[in-house]
Amino acid sequence: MPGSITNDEQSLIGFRKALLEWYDENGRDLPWRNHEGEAYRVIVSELMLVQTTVAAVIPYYHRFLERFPTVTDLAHADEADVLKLWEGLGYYRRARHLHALAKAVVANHGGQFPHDEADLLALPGVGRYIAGAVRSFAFDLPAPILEANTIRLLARLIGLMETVELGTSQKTLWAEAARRVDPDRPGPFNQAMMDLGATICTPRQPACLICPVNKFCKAHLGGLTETIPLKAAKSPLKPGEEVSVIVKRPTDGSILLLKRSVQGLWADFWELPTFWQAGADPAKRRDQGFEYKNLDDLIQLIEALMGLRIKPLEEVQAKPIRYGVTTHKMTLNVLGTELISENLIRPQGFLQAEFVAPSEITKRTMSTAQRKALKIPLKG
DNA sequence: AAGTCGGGGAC
DNA sequence: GTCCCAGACTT
Repeated sequence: MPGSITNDEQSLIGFRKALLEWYDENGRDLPWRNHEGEAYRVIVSELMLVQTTVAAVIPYYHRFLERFPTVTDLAHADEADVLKLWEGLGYYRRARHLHALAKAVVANHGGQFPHDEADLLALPGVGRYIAGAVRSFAFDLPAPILEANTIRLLARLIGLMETVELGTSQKTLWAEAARRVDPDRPGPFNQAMMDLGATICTPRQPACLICPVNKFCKAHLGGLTETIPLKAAKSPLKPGEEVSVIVKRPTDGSILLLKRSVQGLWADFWELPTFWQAGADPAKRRDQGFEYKNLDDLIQLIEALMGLRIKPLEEVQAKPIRYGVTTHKMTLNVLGTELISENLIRPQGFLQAEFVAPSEITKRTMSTAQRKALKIPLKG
């Protein structure tokens, strides 16, 4: 019968209408929105927002756009200047990706962002989500997105009873995202899904009573909003197998830091001299480094590598601090020493070795984990 | 499929 | 303290 629609289609139309009406009244006003066709702004914000909260990104976004207003400006920038604007935001690989991406857009696409999904996916740092974000937000194309907010929202809407990390779940959720996109307003629809997830369909205690789509939500109707989305079990915390050393110069209170190489983890950052226990599981060793057998061996190693004479002050902390990021498997022990004399040399594999005054150490200087180990408050 | 990559904010 | 955040990439 021509013109007839099924109940599913009718329900879908009602869902889109309720969501978009809510969004038009209650959507977040974010600085990278409402700039029609400016894919560059979308890309900058999306790269900054990877596993990073909106509130943390906003000041960085403004500084970045002010310094590099267009993709061409960014393409012609020095990488050091790009990284400088990223300092403190974390995941520094994203900054290098964004810089390389700008160069590719200028070199391969004449400075205009491609609309084609495959072309976008070929750009560094762009995966399925960001490609969909650019296509829907900047070009208003009916492309699906799937990210933290919409994973939670969609999982609750459909009553997904599998852990969301599973490949089968991901496939289901992507299909659901694609099926639901409003063909007339894909960009606003996708942003509405994210805003609803961020402000109403929150991880804990979602505000279902004021949710515009609660009558479409299987989790809400089934009393399952606290159990969906199901999460995979976390891997346990393992004991630390690395030790960092605080060598403080008594004359001025400055602390020995090493500047890491320009590649790999913490590239170009300063850190405390860090050593691995001999026999530590190689799989847990995140990078190369110095290896020691016991405390006496460690002291001799430090003296030989760094040109110091030192005396250990305190044993490795009984309760190591947490170290590492997402997996949280590593811990960092800290050893204090007394400096007897110095003829400082740069150890192999490091760019520099210096005694640095605590007042000079900021989040731009070294990682938060090590700064906390030093008990150095941040001055600004 | 699992591991890697940082840091801050909410609770 | 724990949990979570506009994911992408490598192995």
